[in-house]
Amino acid sequence: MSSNADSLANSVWTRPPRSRGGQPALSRGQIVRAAIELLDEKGLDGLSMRRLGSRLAAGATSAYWHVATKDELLELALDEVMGEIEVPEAGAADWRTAAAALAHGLRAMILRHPWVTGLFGVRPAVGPNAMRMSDRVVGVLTAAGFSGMQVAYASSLLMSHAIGSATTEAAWRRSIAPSGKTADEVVDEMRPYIDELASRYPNYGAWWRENNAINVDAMQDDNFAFGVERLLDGLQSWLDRDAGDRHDAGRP
Amino acid sequence: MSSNADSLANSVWTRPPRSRGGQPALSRGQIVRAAIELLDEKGLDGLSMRRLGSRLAAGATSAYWHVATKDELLELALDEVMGEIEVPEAGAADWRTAAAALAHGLRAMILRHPWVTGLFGVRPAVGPNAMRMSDRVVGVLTAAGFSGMQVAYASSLLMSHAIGSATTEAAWRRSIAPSGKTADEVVDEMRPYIDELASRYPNYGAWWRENNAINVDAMQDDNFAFGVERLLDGLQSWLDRDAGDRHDAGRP
DNA sequence: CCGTCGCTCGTACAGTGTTCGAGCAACGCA
DNA sequence: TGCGTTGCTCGAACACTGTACGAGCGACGG
Repeated sequence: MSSNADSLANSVWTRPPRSRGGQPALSRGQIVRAAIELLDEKGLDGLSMRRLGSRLAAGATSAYWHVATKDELLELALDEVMGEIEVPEAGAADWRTAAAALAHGLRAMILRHPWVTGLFGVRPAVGPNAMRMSDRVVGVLTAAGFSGMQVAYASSLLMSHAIGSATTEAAWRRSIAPSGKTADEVVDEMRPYIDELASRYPNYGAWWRENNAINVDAMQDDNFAFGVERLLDGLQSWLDRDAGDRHDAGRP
Repeated sequence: MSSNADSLANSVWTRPPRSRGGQPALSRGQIVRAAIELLDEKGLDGLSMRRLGSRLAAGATSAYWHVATKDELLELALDEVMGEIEVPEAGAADWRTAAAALAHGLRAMILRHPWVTGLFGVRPAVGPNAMRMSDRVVGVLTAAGFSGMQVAYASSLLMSHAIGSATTEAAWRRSIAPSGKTADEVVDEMRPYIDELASRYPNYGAWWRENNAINVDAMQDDNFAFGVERLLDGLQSWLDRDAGDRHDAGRP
């Protein structure tokens, strides 16, 4: 819930972790780490406060002293994994490779922790690690020559692509995971069904008849890389084209 | 649960006239529609099977005869709202405006039904309406000159941007919704907190000092539109550049 | 020695998704 | 006409969820 009016100003991030004197058998960091383990193993639905308690060899509700609510715990977990993403500092590499590194890093993190896809749409990611990442990106893009709102727009474009793409990918992986088969095996088994679909959707059908020999896993990587390159091309050409009159741009 | 996806396409979407046996006070379409209403009003957590039952003036578990599980109901709801997106047919407009229409339509749908952001990452959207949309996009992009895997990559790029962008946007809106204030009011109230943040993150801080007079709502629209244009520029230049040797492309 | 503080945890409550089976209305067939 | 079958609804029950509350415990300052 936490529906405080000043939602951002008094969220988890402004409140220091509680722990002082006694013998804190539990700490906030420890709880968050255990929660991430559970989430990685069993997904978003697999995390319950009771389960978390027993994994920590603690009572079912002990975590509630360190963390106000389960949502808040998820927010902390999200920011924690956000910290795994590395973005080069502004001057360390040319901006295209730095931006590409951000996109690929963000995607890789999401695929490592697929449960974050269920969190991105709920509360904005504004924890310290997310902020650190934003800061780096702003630095890189400013150094590249973007200015004003275009800095924000370009950074949002990069992250949106990574989030959207990896979300779709995660959904696909999750749907084949319980079968225990590889992606290619699953596609092979689905061929009759896909053929039937292709017969009902003309454009898709025509495409499928010429492109049904695919290596699914390699395709996912290529797909993402292709998107990143096109997107960087688009940003690059914007940079080249309007090098002079960028002041009132943004509303074409 | 592999859920036979032809279920919706068949007879359930038939109108009130009659289905078969007794007096079916409930139908699948009716259930899905009521679920969407509830989801729009109260969000993903606001939908419970009991609440759905009572909104339909039916028993708490009556829906379970028409729908195997709550997840399946959500899948149906997702595909239903997917049907709201319009994509022009292949020849109806030049490909850039058609592609832009898809992206904007998808974003608008997500902002109208923000709960879908919690669904995209869970199961792939492969219902009939999603397929119809994919089919249109494939048609548009093929006519534009893309071929082979690039058709799939380009379409995925468009949709990823819309999904990622709207997901982030939906999160932001949700975080300010309970306060009842406008986005700009919230930003104004958050200014001290943001200033404090800006002092701790150098690049972001420098940017913020020059760009703190923003109209948040207009910015969201511009942000998305900017991304779509950059992305289409990138695709366009790929189209122009490799007009001849596109056969083995995709792995640069 | 006592009080207080930091912290844990058992219990309880309202709510969840889903299963099961009893029950009812209408139909096809005898 | 009667009967069995089928399509559908729904109340009760089960195992589980997030969270509030308060009793209790160990360590510390006075």
